[in-house]
Amino acid sequence: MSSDGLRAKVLAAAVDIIDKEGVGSLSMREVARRAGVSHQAPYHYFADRAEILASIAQEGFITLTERFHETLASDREPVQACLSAYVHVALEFPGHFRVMFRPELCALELHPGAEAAANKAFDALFQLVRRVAPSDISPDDAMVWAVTLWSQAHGVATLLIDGPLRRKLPP
Amino acid sequence: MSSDGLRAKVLAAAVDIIDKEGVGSLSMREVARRAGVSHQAPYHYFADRAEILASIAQEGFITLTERFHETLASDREPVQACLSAYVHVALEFPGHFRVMFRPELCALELHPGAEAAANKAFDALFQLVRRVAPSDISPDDAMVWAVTLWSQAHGVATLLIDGPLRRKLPP
DNA sequence: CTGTTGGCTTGACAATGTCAAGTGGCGACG
DNA sequence: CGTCGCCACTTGACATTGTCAAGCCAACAG
Repeated sequence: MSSDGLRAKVLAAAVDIIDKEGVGSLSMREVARRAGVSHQAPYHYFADRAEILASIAQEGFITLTERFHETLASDREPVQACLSAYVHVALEFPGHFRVMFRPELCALELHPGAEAAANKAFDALFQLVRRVAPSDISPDDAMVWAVTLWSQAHGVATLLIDGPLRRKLPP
Repeated sequence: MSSDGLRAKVLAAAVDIIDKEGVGSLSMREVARRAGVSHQAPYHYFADRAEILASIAQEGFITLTERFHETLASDREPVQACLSAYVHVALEFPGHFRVMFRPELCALELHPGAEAAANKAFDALFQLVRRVAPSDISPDDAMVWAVTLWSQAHGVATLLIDGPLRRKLPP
């Protein structure tokens, strides 16, 4: 079982820790313990804690991008669908979500893969905005719309995960 | 000498470490070593690293507030004088300055003293703006001015401390 | 069969945070 | 005057963590 490589097991263990104990309790050794390997094994795939976190963030951004693209492909009202997609990702993968937007933890600019994934997610959202907006909108204005949309989604998602809305079902 | 309490000595040691080795090398034990006391002594004054950092930030905001008030009391052109005050504080106390605006390090909201000091600093700047602006300006607009001013000062100061302007004298 | 290489293990070490107990000076109080 | 308690600080021990160095072993090439 889990004939998958060790890399995936390490990532899964890390997400598990973040979910249950919080990101503060994430150490290389703990992650190795949960993955059932020696304390040095994770270093074959990740230089340090930050690289694990960056990879988790990258996974998260990739999923988010997929959901955005599904939204684009569907015939739902795009803005509503996008907000919903964002919130669903946050609720399904809280461990990922908590890491994705904390630069001090995963330093996106130092991990090109993660940064690229983040950019793709934003591109998808931008595309979505261009589709729903009047066709003569300027790129700058579209950007503003996209950022606004993202902020709204982020606010709701954050409140749902950690804030006082936790106890209610997603709308 | 330094008949001052241990608390001050610990803070001084911490600032020294931040100046010379960077904030990453700041540990309770190292700070104790430099202060010439046992490894547990600092815990009588600070619960942890974050509390030391918060106190340093607080000191920084207090000095900044003082400088703003001096500026208010002087007859220099207020905006220029304020920018200059900000930059001077950053250059005189880089160790403090590097900590003041990094919430992930000192978590202002968890340290009421530091947060209050930060608010006072902003109030001083706000007062200064109200004086220099047309007297019929709305509070909201004054706020925008103050934030803009702060941002400008911050940008310059940051570039001077860490960026490519380091090698030039303050104007 | 032999050599090498990659993926993982093992062992040791210094540093750190943390718990628990100890020390010594000093003012309050009988 | 004594002694009692408290405060600021020390001392010692321990588990954890990151890190360096070496070792193991299956797979594979020659």
